[in-house]
Amino acid sequence: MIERRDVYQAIADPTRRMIIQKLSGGALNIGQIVEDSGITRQGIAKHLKVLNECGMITLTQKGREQFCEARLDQLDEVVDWVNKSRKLWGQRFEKLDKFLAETKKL
Amino acid sequence: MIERRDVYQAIADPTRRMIIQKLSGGALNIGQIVEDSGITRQGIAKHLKVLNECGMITLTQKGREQFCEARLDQLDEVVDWVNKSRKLWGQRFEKLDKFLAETKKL
DNA sequence: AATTTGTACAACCATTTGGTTGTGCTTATA
DNA sequence: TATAAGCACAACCAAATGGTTGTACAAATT
Repeated sequence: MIERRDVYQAIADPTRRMIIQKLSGGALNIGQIVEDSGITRQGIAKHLKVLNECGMITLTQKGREQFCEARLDQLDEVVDWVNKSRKLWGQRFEKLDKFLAETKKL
Repeated sequence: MIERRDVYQAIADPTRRMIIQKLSGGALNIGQIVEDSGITRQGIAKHLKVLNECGMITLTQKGREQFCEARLDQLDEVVDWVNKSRKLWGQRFEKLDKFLAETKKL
């Protein structure tokens, strides 16, 4: 199993989606992300590490605090993939017809 | 770790995305999905099990063959979530301003 | 009836995941 | 200068992940 670090992996986990949602309002430090999250700071830190490796967040040191900012443009890739998949949706009917015609022959 | 079975999990794996792409052209049996996939039938079967549990595919027995059909409408949830996240994008600037104003004070 | 095709099920494996606790370091604040 | 706040790093854990091989069975085909 290769450690996959992409946008799909980033949004696969509900906690990470929650983090992204929180950050969509603007930059936050780790403490603010932990707030009401229900999990420990270290747990959050691990998710932030993953999100960072996925290129979903940018980290900025400011004194003793570290601010996280979401790179929401990365989500475009997901939407693009979904649209690409659904684009073929139109073609499926002719293929289905073809398939039914073939099975009818047997 | 709870076994999460949702659309996000479904599209998290590249092999599963490949399967969905293949199925977006219409229903296929397992053998056709295995073709040129580079992994074993059993490996594919495991992914199909996951996709089924995620509600991403429908399985139909036809004689000794089993046909898979993608439920592409499930992908709407992902797009909805992404749009919801990006919608807040507009609000981030005022929050960022506020944040910068606060840090300037210190 | 024998063979091939399509599939299912189980066991096994290394790695990843998603958390936890514990320790210690640095930077503000009283 | 204490003390508190914010964070990093490491070790540990059970469970999930993403594969593999091996076996067996049902349905077509010859």
